[in-house]
Amino acid sequence: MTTIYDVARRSGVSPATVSRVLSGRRNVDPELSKKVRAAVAELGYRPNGVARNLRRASTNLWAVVISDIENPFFTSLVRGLEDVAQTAGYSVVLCNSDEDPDKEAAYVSAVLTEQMAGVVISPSGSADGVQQLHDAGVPMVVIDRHLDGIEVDTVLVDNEHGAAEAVKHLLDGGYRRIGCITGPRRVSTALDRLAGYRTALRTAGVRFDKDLVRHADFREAGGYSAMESLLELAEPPEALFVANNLMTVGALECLTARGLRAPDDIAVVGFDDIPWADLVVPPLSTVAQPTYELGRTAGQLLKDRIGTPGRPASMVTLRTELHVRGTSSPRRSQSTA
Amino acid sequence: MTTIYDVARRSGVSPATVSRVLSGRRNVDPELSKKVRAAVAELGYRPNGVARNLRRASTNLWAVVISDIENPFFTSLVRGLEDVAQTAGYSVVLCNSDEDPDKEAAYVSAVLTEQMAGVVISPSGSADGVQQLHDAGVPMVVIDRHLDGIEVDTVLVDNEHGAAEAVKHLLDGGYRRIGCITGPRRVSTALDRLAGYRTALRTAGVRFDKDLVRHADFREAGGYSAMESLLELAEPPEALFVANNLMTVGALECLTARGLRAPDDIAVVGFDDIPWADLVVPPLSTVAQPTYELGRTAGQLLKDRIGTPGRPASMVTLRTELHVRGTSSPRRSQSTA
DNA sequence: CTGTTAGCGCATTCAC
DNA sequence: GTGAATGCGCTAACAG
Repeated sequence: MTTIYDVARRSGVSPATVSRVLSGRRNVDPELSKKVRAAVAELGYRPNGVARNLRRASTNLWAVVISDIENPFFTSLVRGLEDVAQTAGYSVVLCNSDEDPDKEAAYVSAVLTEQMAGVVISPSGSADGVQQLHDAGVPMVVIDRHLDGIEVDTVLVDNEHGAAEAVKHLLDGGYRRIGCITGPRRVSTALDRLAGYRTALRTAGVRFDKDLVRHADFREAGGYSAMESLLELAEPPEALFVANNLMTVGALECLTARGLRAPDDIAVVGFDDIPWADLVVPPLSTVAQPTYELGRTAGQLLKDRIGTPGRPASMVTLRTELHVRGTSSPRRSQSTA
Repeated sequence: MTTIYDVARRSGVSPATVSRVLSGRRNVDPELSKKVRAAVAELGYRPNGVARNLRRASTNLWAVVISDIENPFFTSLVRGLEDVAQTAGYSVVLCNSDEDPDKEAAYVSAVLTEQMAGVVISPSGSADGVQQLHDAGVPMVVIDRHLDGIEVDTVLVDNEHGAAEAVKHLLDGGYRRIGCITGPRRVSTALDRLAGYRTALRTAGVRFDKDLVRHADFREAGGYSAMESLLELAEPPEALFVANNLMTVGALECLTARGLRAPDDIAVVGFDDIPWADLVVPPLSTVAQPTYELGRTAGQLLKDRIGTPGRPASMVTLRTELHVRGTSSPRRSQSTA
């Protein structure tokens, strides 16, 4: 391996000068600089990043800890983050926690031992990992879910408002008996979206009926069985609000399997888009989140946090957007209330 | 920061012994080992991975260089890779090349300077990056596309066969005038799938008509405009084979926009599944690739390559699977040939 | 089985 | 504006 010493010898300067030329952080005689660059080219020298990392006591890696890259929500988010990272000279390390606290802890540990420069994390339930990173002073942005009691930069969407808007839309369509499939109780987004559901009902003067609510696991299978369970009710719901994309798909698949269709048999609105929601027939109504933008914003915040460690934590809330498509068409039997 | 020396002092042994205890690579007196572990716990010591990397002259990072994580094909592949990496103690660095040789080169450079332990790459056209990594002796697996003339582990699917099967299926359905939207000429998968299309036509004794072929960019917009262009023909095709998932979506969207439907107006089979292809109505016929498995296999090969650098390069070909769904139903006007 | 020693490659003092 | 010297924290020789 050719080192900075080889370059120094070849160009007749000291290693320190080579370092200065290459980092460009200090004035160097243009004459020497030219010689150094020539030597670098001749030798095909490439700085050793690992040595630099050790010396500088930090790397140019960002970790993104999410539950599953196969969920299009996270995919797009990661894409937004990576674009910022790339521009700022960082690389993104992908960490699938699968909502498993142990896996999350393993990645948090890796962040610490590998001295990564920053973390973007969607915490899986417990706050332990975030707390540990916070205590260690690792620059961090929490995304998608909020953690109370820890001063940390956070990027969210207006979950409660978005959910309420979706449910209001169903109410406006003449539906009264509206079911809700939401996520696990330990995840803030599940709770916030459920809260929005309740808010919309209350505002419309419709009684909340807990028999119409299911907590599932934010996965396809969970949505499927929650749907099954709702259909088994003596009086199944006329409409349904589902709190994330994968569960919506599961619910729709359950309907298809039973020969039922949205919106004729049951109207459906899902939180978070799925790719090509308009190719589904009828097209799926959704509360769209600005997923790419979430990642981009998180990246920006992380960059700022690294640049200015002392500044107070900020909380950014992005707006969702209700996309009314076919699965939530108004009732035909009975006009709007 | 607490170092290995602090632990050594605290437990009354040498730093070397601490290192041995922690790496577990060497026998150490259980008594001392216990003392060391106690000291580690008391001090909250955490090894410095960067220093270890410098000393060992290698990291535990794998780079995965793909064109776009937002394409579900790559998403799933990355997921498979990450699962293997995680198990083997590696972390995956995500590198979106966007089919841009400059971006790819930048990531290749990062792999080299950061001394990453291995690379999984889907080369974007040119072989320069792969050649450079190969020359530098970086363990590597090429995925999805083949590069001739470089001895390198490769994981592919049977592109030509899969495409031929799809087109044969259309021919069996009574379609004769079959169009093809494939990818850029510099990408092997585009060529191989086009070759499969021609093979199937030849086998069935149907004349190849180059006016029915379009080369697009493997993206949604490309599929859309290629579809437009095919529809402008004096005699548009009765059926269509599209060589990747995003272009298939684009083509379908073009059809929808013009009030046309598959398979009534034009039958469609796409290469590579899209998520929830069965929620599209009618459900989309596809040549499904084992995407997760591709990533898993690549990970396995990379692990083996790192373990046994000398062994000859292997080429693994996985099978595709034709999923016949609604968009490719047989012609109604005219029976099977 | 354990301790001493050296050095991975670089960036940063500190003198000049 | 430049060079010499030092040490980041660890592990691998080597000697005992």
